[in-house]
Amino acid sequence: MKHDHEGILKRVRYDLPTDEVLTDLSSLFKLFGDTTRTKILFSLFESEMCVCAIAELMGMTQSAISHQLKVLKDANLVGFRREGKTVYYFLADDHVCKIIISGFEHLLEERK
Amino acid sequence: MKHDHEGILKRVRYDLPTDEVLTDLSSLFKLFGDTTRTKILFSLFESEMCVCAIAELMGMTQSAISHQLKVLKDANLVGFRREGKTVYYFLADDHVCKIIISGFEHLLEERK
DNA sequence: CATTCATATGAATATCTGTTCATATGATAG
DNA sequence: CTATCATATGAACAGATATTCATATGAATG
Repeated sequence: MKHDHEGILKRVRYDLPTDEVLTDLSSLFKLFGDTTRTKILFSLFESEMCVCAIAELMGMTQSAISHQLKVLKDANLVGFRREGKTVYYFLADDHVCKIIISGFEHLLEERK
Repeated sequence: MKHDHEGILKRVRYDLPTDEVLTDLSSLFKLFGDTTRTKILFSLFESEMCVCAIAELMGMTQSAISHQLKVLKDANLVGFRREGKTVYYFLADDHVCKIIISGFEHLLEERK
């Protein structure tokens, strides 16, 4: 690191969010960084669903889905309501949609 | 999976993107799902930078940064230009910004 | 052309992550 | 209260991922 770039560093450091914010941000994106979770979120985009419906839709174990729903729930990306034995999950708010859509638009752009 | 939900499944299946698209989408988000990469992208948001400046900024090895830049480069999130011995990296397009910002807005909302 | 600087890359390692399996919880029906 | 259905959860395992270390490449300089 012999050549100088203190000027730039100073400016960038000034504008850079805190490590805490950056960590939170990447933790958020990490949630979308798994096909199973993305697919779950996309499904809920359309309609609330019970755990076993999601499992059937995705051709996966109820357990696997349940684990992932826990992850999404802990991050407040989904909510749920109980109806008898069945638990229905739904998208918590439409920021989720916006984030996914912003990624989607990038993909579409890439493919032009 | 004893109770019925074929109606919902049919509808959701119809609207769900293909597995290929879902995989691409989560691969994209996975790129933002790491603090080091998010921080790099944020830095470049402000200004193009050479590898060793980024390394210094982040208090990390040149090698570690270089590996991550390769990941971002392979995904076309960053571009680079060479100037003598130095290589400058910059954001490839502003979809990157939009994606990060959409995540950012979610965080801000969460903290209200 | 030998040396130095800036960056890239391959292999190894340690950590993290997602799924599976077995089992637990919690609700309803009989 | 027992059986069954729907879901949750803990432990274990396999695969993915990020960093480190050593080394390679490639450009400029004398």
